[in-house]
Amino acid sequence: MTESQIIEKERSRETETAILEAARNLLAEGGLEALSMRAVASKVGLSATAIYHWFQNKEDLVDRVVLHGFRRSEAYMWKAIEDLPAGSMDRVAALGEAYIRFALENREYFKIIFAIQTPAPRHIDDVPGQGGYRVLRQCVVEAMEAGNIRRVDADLVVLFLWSLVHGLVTIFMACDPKDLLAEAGCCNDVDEKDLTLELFDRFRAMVRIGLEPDDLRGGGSDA
Amino acid sequence: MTESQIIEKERSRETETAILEAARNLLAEGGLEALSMRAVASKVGLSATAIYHWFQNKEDLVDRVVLHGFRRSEAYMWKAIEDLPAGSMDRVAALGEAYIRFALENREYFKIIFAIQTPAPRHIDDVPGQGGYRVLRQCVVEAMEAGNIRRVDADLVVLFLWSLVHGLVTIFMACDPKDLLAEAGCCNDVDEKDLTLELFDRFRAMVRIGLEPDDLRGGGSDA
DNA sequence: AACGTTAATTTAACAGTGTTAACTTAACGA
DNA sequence: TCGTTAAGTTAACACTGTTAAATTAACGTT
Repeated sequence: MTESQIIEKERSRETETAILEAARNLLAEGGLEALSMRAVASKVGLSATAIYHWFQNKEDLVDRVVLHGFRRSEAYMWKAIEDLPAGSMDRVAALGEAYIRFALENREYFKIIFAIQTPAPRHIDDVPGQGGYRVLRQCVVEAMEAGNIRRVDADLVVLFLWSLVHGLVTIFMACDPKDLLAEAGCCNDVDEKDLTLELFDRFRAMVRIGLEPDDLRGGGSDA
Repeated sequence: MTESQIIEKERSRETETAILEAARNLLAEGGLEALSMRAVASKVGLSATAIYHWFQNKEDLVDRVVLHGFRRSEAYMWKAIEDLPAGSMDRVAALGEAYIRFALENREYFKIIFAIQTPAPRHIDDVPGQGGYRVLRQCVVEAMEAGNIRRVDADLVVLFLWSLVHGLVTIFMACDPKDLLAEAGCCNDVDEKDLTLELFDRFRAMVRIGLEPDDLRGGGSDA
C-alpha cells in the first residue's frame, strides 16, 4: 500500500468519524427525532446520500453512535473505584453510583439501546454492562474474599447488582421522580442533581438489604 | 340529554375504541414502525385525518394504547397471588413472576413507556408498577408481619423488589439471553418459554439473597 | 319546514423522512 | 491514456405526521 493510499484511508476515516460525531451531537441535543440523515449530512457539509457510503442505513449509524457511547462506560467504572480500597463495599457502591451517573448523563443512549427494534438481539458486550460486567465481577469476588459480601454464587450477585441498579435508574427515568419518592415516603421535590444523590442513597440502602454478611446484620438500622 | 344523543355518544365511543384496538394490534404485530396513522385508519375504514378528531396526535394515540395495556397489569398481579397464602414469600415471588410474564408478553409496551420522548415525565400510575405497586406493598407488609421478610422500611423493600425484577427483565430484553446466561455460568441455549422460567429462577434466587430474615440464613444453599 | 350549529369525516396539500438508482468527479496504478 | 475504484452528487420514490378547507349528516330551535 502506497503512502498516498494510507493518507486517503485516514482522510476517509476522518469523514466517517465526522459523521459519527455530528450524529452524536444531534442525538444528545434533540433525541432520535433530531437525528435525521439530512441533518447529519448538513452538519458535516455533505449530501444526505453520501452517508450511505459509510453506513449501511440509519439504524447502522445510530447503532455505532450508541455503541461508541457505551464503550466509554468501562472507563467510567474504573475511574469510579481506583481510589477506593480493594475488597471494600465502597467499591461496589461506587460502581453502582457510576452506573447511575452514566445513565442519567446518557439517557438518549439508554432509551435507544432498550427500545430499538432489534431482530437479532444485542451481544452483551454492546450494552452498558460491557467491560463493566467484568469490573463489577472482580469487585464482587474481592469483596467476598474480604468477608464483606455473603458467600453465594458470584455471577448471581453480579446479576443481582446489575438488575438492581439498572432497574432503579430506568424506573426513575420513566416515572416522575416526585411521584416515586412521594410513594416511598419522601415528599421533597427534587432537581436533577438531587435525583442523582437520591438514587445513590436508595441504591446503597438496597444493597444493605441484600448483600450484608450475616455477622453484620442488625447493627445499622434502616429509616 | 336525549336518547338519540346517548346513542350517538356510544357510537362515537365505538369508533374511538375501534381506533385504539386497531392501533394496539398494529403495535403488537409490527412495533411502533408499523403503527402509522394511515395504517390505523385503513384498518378501521376511515381516512387518516379522521383520527385527529379522536386523538390529539400520534403520541396521544400511542400513549392511550400503552396505558390501556398497562392497566391490565393490576389484574395480572391480583390473579397471580389469589390462590397463595397471605403473608407467604410465595406471594412475593408470584408477583415477580407475573411481572416477568407480563413484560415478556408486552415487550412493545415496555419499549415505548421507557423510550418515548416525554417532556413531562409520566405519573407513576401510568407505569406498570401502577396498582401493582399497592398489591406488592400489601404483600410485603403481610410477609413482614408473618416474619418472612426482614423488618426494614416497607417502601424501600417494594422499590427494591420492583427495581430488581424490572432491571432483570429489561436487561434480558435488550441483550441476547444466550450471552447473558453464558456469562452467569449456564450454557444451555434457551427459547422463549425457557427464558421465562430462567428469569423466574434468577428472580427467586435474588430475592433469597436479599429478603430472607436472619434466622433462616445459611439453611438453603445457593448453587 | 327551514335555519344554524355541531360532530364526524373527507380530500388536497405541505414539509419532512429514509432510501435507491444513476450520474459525476477525482485520484490511482497499469 | 485507459479502466477502476472511491467519494460524492442530483433526482426521484414512497412513505411519514399533520394542517386547512370543504363536505356530509344529524340535531334542536325558530
